[in-house]
Amino acid sequence: MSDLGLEILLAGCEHVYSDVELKHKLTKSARDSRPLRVKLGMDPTAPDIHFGHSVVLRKLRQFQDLGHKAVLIIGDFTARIGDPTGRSETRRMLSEADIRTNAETYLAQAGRVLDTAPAKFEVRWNGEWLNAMNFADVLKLTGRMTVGQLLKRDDFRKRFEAETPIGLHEFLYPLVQGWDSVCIQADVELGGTDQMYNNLVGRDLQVAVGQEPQVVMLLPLLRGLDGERKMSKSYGNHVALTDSALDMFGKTMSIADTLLGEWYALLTSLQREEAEAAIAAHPMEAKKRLACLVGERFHGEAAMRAARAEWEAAFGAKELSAVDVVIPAAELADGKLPAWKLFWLAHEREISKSEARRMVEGGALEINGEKPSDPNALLAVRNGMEFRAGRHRKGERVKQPLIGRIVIG
RNA sequence: GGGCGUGUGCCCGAGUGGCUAAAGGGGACGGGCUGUAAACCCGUUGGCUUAACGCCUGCGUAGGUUCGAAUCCUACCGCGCCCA
Repeated sequence: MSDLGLEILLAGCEHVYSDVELKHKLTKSARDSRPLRVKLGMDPTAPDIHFGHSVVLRKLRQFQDLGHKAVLIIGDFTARIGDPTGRSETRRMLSEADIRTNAETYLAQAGRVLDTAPAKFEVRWNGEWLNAMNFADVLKLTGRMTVGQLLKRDDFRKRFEAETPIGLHEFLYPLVQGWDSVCIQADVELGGTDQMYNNLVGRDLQVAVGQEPQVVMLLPLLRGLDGERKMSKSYGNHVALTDSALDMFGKTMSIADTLLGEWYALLTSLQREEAEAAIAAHPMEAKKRLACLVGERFHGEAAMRAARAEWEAAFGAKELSAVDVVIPAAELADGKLPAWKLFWLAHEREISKSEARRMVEGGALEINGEKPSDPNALLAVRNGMEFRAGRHRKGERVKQPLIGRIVIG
């Protein structure tokens, strides 16, 4: 390979600082047979990682496949500060126990995308060097940056101008994060475009201590199921790496059409022209294909084919599998019970009784081909009867009619 | 340390003594339509119950004034601004 993988590595990146430096590092790496150390930092602030993270993880995997070393930084220390990126307000601090359990699941999930062979994979917790710093060390570090430089950063500046509070600890975050790069001697750092500022600080700090600066490669942020905001657990618009094959397929099917091109580009290795042609030809087919492709890495091709078949059977034919709804015999009078109660039981009593009434009034209950709009209507029920009770509430944005089958118990 | 503001339901935001479970918007939810997409239309959006124009909870927290408070008073807390 004459370009040492440069083309593959640059593909899909939003910005690279800089490609010339990357080329140089690749050349030197090949010459000296020294793998590049490619840093990816993850703050274990939430228990799941999702497709959004996998965009960057895929890029990291490409480096590994070219013989380089992935250095995954678990930000156990920085998670306690909280990355202020994109936040309009101060983020709460997490407890150490939370951070630890989150980190464990992160590692397990990242391993689904990355090559975890020891020669190509290194995990470091940044508490390792950050906990060891004393106050003098901290002051020395902070002395390397000015308030003005920090305020150049968009979100800080906006918050400052909007007069919303900025914790001093948040101000320090970019420095701390950048210090990681110094400590592990990163050759390359990957991140989402929202990490531009943080990652570039790493370059500055490396130069300040006499290291060759890392190349910063920024990947576009994947937008979530809503087609608006970046994919994030806290927005509830994510597909988790731990989701079942059927969930991955189903959730992907629920994305907006406008997102198709973006998802193809960021989550699959299909050529752009081919993806665009498929989308133009038949959006739904293209989406089904996408839904299979994105899940294959985690569940395998066969499982995704099965998921597709199951999905098509369920939604294509409009025949949904029914859920057993147990009705305690004590609730029945003369074999009847009020409409709202049936609805309420179907939703496992997780909605309020008032809400169940409202839903019935809104026509969400369908039984015997009728839609009783009176919540108090008494319905005669018997074992095995099927009815529809609005939609499943669980499973994020995946709207699915809830079909219940009565079981008197 | 001093002065002045501000704090409303999931979010934003009206509301300065009774007609306010609280305008309006967003979001969310339910229905229609559909490709579990988008767009659009309708409805709902604190809880409980004997379902009743019944009860409880509710406008930062705790008290107080009043027949009656989100609305007035006091203290406290959070946030912000100005002065030192």
